[in-house]
Amino acid sequence: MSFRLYDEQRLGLVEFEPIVPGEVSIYHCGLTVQAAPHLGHMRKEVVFDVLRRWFVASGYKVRIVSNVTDINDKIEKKAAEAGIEWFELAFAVELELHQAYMSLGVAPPNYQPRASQHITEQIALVEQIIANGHGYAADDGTGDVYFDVKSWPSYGELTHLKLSEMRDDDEADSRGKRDPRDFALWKGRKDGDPESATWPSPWGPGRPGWHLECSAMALKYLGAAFDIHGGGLDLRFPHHENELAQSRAAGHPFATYWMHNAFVTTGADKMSKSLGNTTTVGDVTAKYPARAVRLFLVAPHYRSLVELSMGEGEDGYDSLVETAAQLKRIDSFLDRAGATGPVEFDFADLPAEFVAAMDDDLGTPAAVAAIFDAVKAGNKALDVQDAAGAQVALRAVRAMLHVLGLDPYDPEWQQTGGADLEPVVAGLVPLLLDQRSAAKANKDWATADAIRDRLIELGIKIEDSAESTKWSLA
RNA sequence: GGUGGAGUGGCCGAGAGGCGAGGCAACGGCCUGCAAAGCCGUGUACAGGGGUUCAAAUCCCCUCUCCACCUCCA
Repeated sequence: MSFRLYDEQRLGLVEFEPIVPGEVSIYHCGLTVQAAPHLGHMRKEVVFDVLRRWFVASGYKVRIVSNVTDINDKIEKKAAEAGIEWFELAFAVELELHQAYMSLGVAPPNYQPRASQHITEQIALVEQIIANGHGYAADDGTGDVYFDVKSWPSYGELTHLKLSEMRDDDEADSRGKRDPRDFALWKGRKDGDPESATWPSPWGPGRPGWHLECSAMALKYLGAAFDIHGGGLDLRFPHHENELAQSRAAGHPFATYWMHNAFVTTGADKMSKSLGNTTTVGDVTAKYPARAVRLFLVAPHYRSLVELSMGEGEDGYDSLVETAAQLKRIDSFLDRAGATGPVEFDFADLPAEFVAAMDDDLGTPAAVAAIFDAVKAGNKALDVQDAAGAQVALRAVRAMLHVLGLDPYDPEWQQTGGADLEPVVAGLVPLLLDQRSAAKANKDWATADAIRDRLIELGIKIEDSAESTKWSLA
């Protein structure tokens, strides 16, 4: 295959060439575990999950590492307010993140390192940067260590910002920095920092800087050079710029490609905790099928904004109502074509348009369109009793759904619990449908319709055809 | 001030010089006892103003509006 992706550094589409043929290594910046993940966070997870699935489908061996940032002032502050330890809050949120993965059919990364457990590596990285002449310990007694931005001429190479043109606020707290834009590699202990979040270092007790954490963990688990570094658009600067600078300054090639996903917006504003316009996964999956939520995040291109539009009605989100309708169209074809149980994925079942779309920088919009094309073709085949044609379409649809993580029969969507009621329902519904058939035979439409209406009310979908009546749980 | 983006039909959302992505909604038709589902058909949209071209939503110029980042942020 030839996969092309938009590289944020080169600002254009480039051919993907892995460092090791047949293998892909990906790092994407994970959550600062201070509060429940919202839909914006999950968009990133879903995007990289789809990327992973596409690479796997294409025959690559994939390794994805995504960190958890658990050393952070906000975490400590919130934990203190709640009367618990910072690590308790961090862990609780980490568990919520995993819950969110599960509910949206996202496979967790292959490894998820925590910043707090990689202090040794981070100190070693700082030492290397200092040894190479690009970092220095502040001489103001704070114990801070900074990256010397001016010593690194290519600083700004990722985001094309020039030091001279960056807004430098005059309040530039000097804090022992040589240049206001120098950023912290290591932070000396401050009053109020918990003992349990303080580590000894050659520069005195303290903690690592945020940017450094990701570099250290990416380098440790993916090696000095790896393929793709990803994250949300808001991390481009300063986080990724700094990561790149410090990693290269330490002597490592670091990532070849940089990918950033765009935001989920509400009312055109970026969803974020600071704006307080956050919608959590739980908020939304309580009202809409989780697969519809996933489709909502998958269908637009990852570099476009997705607007979570609010409806007027009590339903909440127009955009999700619509996505749920789209999914219903796909599912009802699956149903009609007689899909049952999981099916083994075969790349050959994927239509060429789908493959081309995915290879073109993860073109999910065109990929989803290909699904609807196949659904239509399958429905047509069904209408004319072309069983073979319908099966071809069914295989295509399911293969495509599988790649996007949306096949309802794949294990990640198999519900647990409530299973013991299924046989009861499966017995009762036909009983009622028999009565309805009898009424229909007598042209007693009133009774027939009453039974149908009642079943629909209970969430059971009824479809009459010439010879039989099909039902399913809506 | 710098950097990177966006403005598309009733709505969501692609595309990126020439044949109207796809979906939702709406309307008409077929099918059906009626529905549902499905199928067929119906829309001349690309912020505004200039220009280039046989041809522009797509290229060039100008204008307007919006967003993100430059501070913790997916």
